[in-house]
Amino acid sequence: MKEKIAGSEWPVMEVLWEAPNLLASDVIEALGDVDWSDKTVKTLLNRLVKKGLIDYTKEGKSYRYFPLVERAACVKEESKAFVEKVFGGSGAAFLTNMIKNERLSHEEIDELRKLLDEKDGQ
Amino acid sequence: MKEKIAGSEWPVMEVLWEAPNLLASDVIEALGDVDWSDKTVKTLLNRLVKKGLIDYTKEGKSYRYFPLVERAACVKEESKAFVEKVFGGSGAAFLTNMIKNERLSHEEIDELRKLLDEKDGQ
DNA sequence: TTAGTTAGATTACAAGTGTAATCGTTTTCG
DNA sequence: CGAAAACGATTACACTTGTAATCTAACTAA
Repeated sequence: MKEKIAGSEWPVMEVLWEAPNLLASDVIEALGDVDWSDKTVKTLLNRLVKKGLIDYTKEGKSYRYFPLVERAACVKEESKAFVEKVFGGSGAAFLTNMIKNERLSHEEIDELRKLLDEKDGQ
Repeated sequence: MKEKIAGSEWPVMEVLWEAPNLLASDVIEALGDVDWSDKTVKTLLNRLVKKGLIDYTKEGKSYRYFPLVERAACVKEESKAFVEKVFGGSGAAFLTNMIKNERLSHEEIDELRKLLDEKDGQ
């Protein structure tokens, strides 16, 4: 079982999922809006490597980082843990709650309905 | 803004939401399946009091604990933080993903469809 | 060649968490 | 009465996380 992605590690993973094989400096740049010290980003990269969630290839004196785990899988795991914690594992209960609380546009609602239809057909 | 409910504190909150005004011993009993030391449960109760998430009334030498925050509100907050972290804040993206991944029964799907219809009507 | 820059490695450090154990006091059972 | 039980209060303690700073080796520009 892979280790968990910590809160502040998520944005870093997102960057690498979006564009694998970045130098630390690229990652730092891509995270410009997050307003962290470059040191912080490097710490996070290190931790992710230690956790076995990303790895790198050497390029001269620097590294190119890439993810070792798929976003979809991580999202799934996180979602599961979350639903487990807050809804006792009932995905349906969770969906119900979300739908009730979320602000959704007509289009979004339509999309979701379609998804449900497809699912029902299976 | 209230403080965050930590992972191991959730089950305790659940118990108190389910049945407010329990003695520590009741909470411990209700958490039988979790297999924690009674000391652990007491620690969690203390922390929740300190966080202002629960309070108690004295009864002889013991306390009766009750929640100060509503489950619905906490669930909402947690959900929001979660969607923020994993889906960049897009509730729709999250719902899409969940529906795709969850195993849902016909009935559940039907329920959700109804919910969407209602929502659309608003 | 030497000082500044740059990359990664190592170290820092407090707050939060998971998971209890110990202490002190009161109550109760024998 | 005296020991055990039951409560809450206090203390423990390692691990994770957020958020860097410092160290060291290499490279680069003057």
